[in-house]
Amino acid sequence: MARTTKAHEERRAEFLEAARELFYRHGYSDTSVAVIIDHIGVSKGTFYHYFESKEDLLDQMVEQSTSEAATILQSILDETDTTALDQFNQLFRRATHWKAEHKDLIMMMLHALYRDENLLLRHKMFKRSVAATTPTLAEIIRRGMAEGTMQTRYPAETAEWIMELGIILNEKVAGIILAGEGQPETYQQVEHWFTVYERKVEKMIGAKDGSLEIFDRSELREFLS
Amino acid sequence: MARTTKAHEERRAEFLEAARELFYRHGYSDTSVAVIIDHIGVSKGTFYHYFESKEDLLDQMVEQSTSEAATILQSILDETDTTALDQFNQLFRRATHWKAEHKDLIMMMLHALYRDENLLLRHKMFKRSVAATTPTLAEIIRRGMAEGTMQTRYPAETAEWIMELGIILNEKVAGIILAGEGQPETYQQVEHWFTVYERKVEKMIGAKDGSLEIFDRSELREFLS
DNA sequence: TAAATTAGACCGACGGTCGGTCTAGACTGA
DNA sequence: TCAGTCTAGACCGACCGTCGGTCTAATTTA
Repeated sequence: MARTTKAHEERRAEFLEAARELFYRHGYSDTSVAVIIDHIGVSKGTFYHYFESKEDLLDQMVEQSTSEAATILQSILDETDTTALDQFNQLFRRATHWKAEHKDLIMMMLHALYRDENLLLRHKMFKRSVAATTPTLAEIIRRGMAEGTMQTRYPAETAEWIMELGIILNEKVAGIILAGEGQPETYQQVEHWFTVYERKVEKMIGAKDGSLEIFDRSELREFLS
Repeated sequence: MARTTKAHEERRAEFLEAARELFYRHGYSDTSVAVIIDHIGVSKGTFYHYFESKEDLLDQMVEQSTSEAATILQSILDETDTTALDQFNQLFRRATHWKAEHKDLIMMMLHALYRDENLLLRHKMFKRSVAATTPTLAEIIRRGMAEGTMQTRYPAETAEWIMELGIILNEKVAGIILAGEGQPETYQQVEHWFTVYERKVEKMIGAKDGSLEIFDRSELREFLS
């Protein structure tokens, strides 16, 4: 095999990119180390020179992905200067907006990730993103309390629960979409669960009924068409 | 190997029992098919005569375990004839009580299950037990609404989320216990999260503040000593 | 030339397959 | 009634391909 030598970081990035591509497309356990090294034309030895194990690669990939997302999220908050309630809405709407913009990627991930073989990948991604997002969300809730629009004794814990519930919502919605792809009633079901989530979150942060509108219905409808 | 033949159900039960024993003790992925068949003194061929795959065995074991638990839970409700609020409390307290009674088993499972290698086992158990418990819980909530002590627009969905949050609480608590085994502050942390859960659930089912007392503190304290 | 990097043969463990054996009990006919 | 026959299906274990991971030697770099 022709030898190509690259700077350490460059090669590492190559592995990370390949991992993202292949894990997202075919799943973690269905992507063997052999496939990964073939994909970038490199040997086993090289792989284990850069990573301790296959799971180590997964961990680093997850770390990269989530920290990128967290940075984007934070920057959204930095540039918007409104009420806490508004920021709360923004946070979720932007996430949905991003998903709508990357529909193809999202649909691909949906098919690949929501199978038992990819539990580990999903679990790691979700745990990391909850951990990355919670402090930001908690801060917003505290501001909301100061502004008098929110009310809870446990802002930090509430933030965490909200994110965890959001992940469960995601799994729920993924299940619905995968089960009845293209069917007309899919939108109704999805919208229903989103609504329930909205109302529950309101209760959890002690906000007024109807003060949250986390999801853009029209965007959702378009996504599911 | 000496050949011993048994009736189908008997042999199947043997496999299921071995699976429970070994999966709980050493975890799913750390228990090879070879270990299972050695444990009951039978050949590979026999295993695959009874089960399609290793995962099939897991599924059947989970099914058995959770359906047993669901039956017990239902019988608790049948024999108690009180208010919905009371039954709601009972449901959780009995579960905690059972855990306290089987402390050794629980601690063993805690160590074995709450590692990434056992995600699949945990995931399957939890999904099944949420599915099995949700209808019962939803019924209680509806009764509570009729009695005027609870208030929500989505009883079924609320029931489901309460269970899901309960599982997340479990994971949280498991993490705390495993991290600081025997340390004095462990109880404080655990009790804190239980309390937060209680208050959140109250909000979710629209019950009066303080009307729920899902966990027996003294039992909890004893468990953690 | 020492250190970093890479190639790829090699390893043991794993889940799973397959051709065939063995046995309990149902069925036969005298 | 009972020895002989037959059959379903319980059971065996050698074998297979794949996998994650290791190791040594070769090559490149500084």
